[in-house]
Amino acid sequence: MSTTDRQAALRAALIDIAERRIAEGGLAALKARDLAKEAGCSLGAIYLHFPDLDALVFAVQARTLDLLDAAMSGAAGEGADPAQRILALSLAYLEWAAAHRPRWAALFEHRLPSEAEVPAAYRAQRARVFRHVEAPLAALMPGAEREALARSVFAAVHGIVSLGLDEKLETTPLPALRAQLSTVVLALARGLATPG
Amino acid sequence: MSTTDRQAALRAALIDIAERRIAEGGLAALKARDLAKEAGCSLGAIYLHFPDLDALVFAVQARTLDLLDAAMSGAAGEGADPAQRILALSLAYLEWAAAHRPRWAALFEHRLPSEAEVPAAYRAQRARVFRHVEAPLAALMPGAEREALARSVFAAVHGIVSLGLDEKLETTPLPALRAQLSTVVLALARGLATPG
DNA sequence: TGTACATCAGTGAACGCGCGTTCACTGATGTAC
DNA sequence: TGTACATCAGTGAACGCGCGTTCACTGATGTAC
Repeated sequence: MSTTDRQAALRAALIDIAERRIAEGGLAALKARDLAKEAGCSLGAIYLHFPDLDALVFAVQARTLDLLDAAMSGAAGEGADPAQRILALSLAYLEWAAAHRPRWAALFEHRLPSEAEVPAAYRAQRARVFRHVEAPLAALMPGAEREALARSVFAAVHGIVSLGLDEKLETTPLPALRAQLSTVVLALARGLATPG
Repeated sequence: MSTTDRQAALRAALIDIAERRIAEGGLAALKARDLAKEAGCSLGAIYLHFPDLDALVFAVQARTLDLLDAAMSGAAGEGADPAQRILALSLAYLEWAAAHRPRWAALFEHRLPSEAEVPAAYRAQRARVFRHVEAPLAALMPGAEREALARSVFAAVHGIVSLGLDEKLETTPLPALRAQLSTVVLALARGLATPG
């Protein structure tokens, strides 16, 4: 194994470990010392590969966004009637969030005090992914304000998933949450199809 | 001013200052040193009135819950048709959240690592307030699962408000957010009124 | 092929900061006589 | 009313911890001759 290979391997290992830590305990669970310990390197070695810990965090967050994007793309579905497609997308979001709870929650956490410090590339990717996630929804929306409406529908789904999975308020069991989300989403779809 | 009065005044001042700090910058903005400085007392004095900073935080959070409760009670409205009442409640939540953004956000922040450390009294109050907030909604819901449904509808509203006011993703201007929330809530109400 | 040298990924110990919290002390307040 | 004493709210300086980050050094890897 050449020096260059070893370098690349350590860098990759650091990202993998950080990813797993965040996947298990959210952003707060990422500590430089733990990371170095698990990677079997010294603290200083981290800084040979990343300018600071935040850079590493954003590398992981970028992967999470990709994962979300992929999961939602698979659920866009075709053919079925609009309400069913909206429902499928909503449930896909719920399943993904439930399966990757801390990573998903991390997407909405603020580790940095100000949004201005968030790298532009990450910000752009985030906007792109959410636009992509909302796109199939937008295609199903009536009226001129398709995109804003799709965003709100997604936000509504996110809210139900978010409070439902938050162990702070009592966590709703997943099957019940599926049922409740379905009821609301189907009602919403019905309502959207009926002119007010 | 007697010693006892001075004591009570300092205690009250500490809560007021903490409240304002949290109201301005969220939970993260509360630091023992700042607090002491603004109150014009020493660091140690804080600990004569509260066992630790968390106790002070929970005192403030309790006030925030009271405030939310009061704001929502005023919006329950009567007489109007169900959809309008659901809408009124939703908009009231939006207005309150927008007006008290950091305090409102603090209600959903986790300062303590585990929910188990949250005082039972606060937990009970929180459950009570949210139940109270959801009650008028529940009264308007069809079917047997009124309460679960009301919780989901509230969660949907919360999601729209939450993502709409989050400056992380682009903040939606308040008038636009009002309009979008109204559209979705009215559609949802229509859909709930129409049997699936 | 072997040897002297340069490079540089990685080390480990320390730095420095912000933070909540503690504690020996003080001095004003209130009490007993 | 005045004096000696006890109480205890508040002081301020320090403690101790966890954290991200830095830096003088090392030793294995790769190169030049």
